[in-house]
Amino acid sequence: MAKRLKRPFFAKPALWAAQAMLGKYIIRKIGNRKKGQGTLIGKIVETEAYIGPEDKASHAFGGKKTPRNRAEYLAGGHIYIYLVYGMYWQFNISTGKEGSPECVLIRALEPVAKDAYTNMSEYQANISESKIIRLNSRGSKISLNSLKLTNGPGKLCRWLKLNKSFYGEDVTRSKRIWLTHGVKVKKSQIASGPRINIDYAGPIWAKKPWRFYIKDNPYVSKR
DNA sequence: GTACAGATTGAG
DNA sequence: TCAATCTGTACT
Repeated sequence: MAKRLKRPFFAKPALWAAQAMLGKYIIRKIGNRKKGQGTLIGKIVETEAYIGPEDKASHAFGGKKTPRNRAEYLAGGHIYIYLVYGMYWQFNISTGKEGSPECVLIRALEPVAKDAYTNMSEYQANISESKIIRLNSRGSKISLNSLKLTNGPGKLCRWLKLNKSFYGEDVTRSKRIWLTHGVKVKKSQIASGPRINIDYAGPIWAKKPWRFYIKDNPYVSKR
C-alpha cells in the first residue's frame, strides 16, 4: 500500500511544501458506487505557495483571521477550501505549524490511471490500495487524452468532487482524501513563475515566483 | 442592511 | 474581451 504523507511533511514551510508536493498523488475515495465511482487519483503537477501574514496575496495578510480563512491557521495538512467567483472551489492544504497561516494551492493534476503505467508492479507499488480509476466528469468515462479536466484549480475540484464539506479536513487522517508519495520529481524538472491572478497584491508580491510546476507536463494550467 | 470583488473558466 | 454567479467581508 502506498504510504500516506504524514504531519511532518505538511509542517514544513509553504515554499518547501509547494515544490515537494509536485509528483505526489492525491487519493480521493468516493463512497457512492452506484455511478461507478471508486477512487480518483491525481498527480500534483502545479502548485502555488502563500506564505502568510507578510504575503500581500495571502488571505491571511496582516494576520487577518476570519471564519472564511481560519483553516489556514490549522496545523499543516488541513484543507482550506473556498469559493471564488461564485462558482469555483479552490483547494488548498495548510502547511507549517499550527497558528502559522501558510498554505499551498493545488492548481493542476495529472489523472493517474492504470494505463499510464508501463508495468503492473509499478502500478501496484503506487496505488495498490485503489481499485477502479475512472477518469470522469459527471459520471462518464473520458479518455486519457483529455487534458482539460484537471488543468486548473477550479476544474480539479470539480473532478475530485470537492466542496465546502471538506473545509478543515485533515488529510493525514481523512478516509476520503489523502496524499501519497507518488513519483519522484527531480529538481531540474521543476519550473517556477509568478502566481496567477493576484494582481491585487501589487507588483512586488505578484511577481514572486511562487507558482511551481512540472516542466513540459501537459496538464499544467495554460498561461 | 447593502455593496463589492474575487488564488476561474469557457464562450464569443 | 467578458459574463456567469455567490458569499464572506467591510462599511453605512
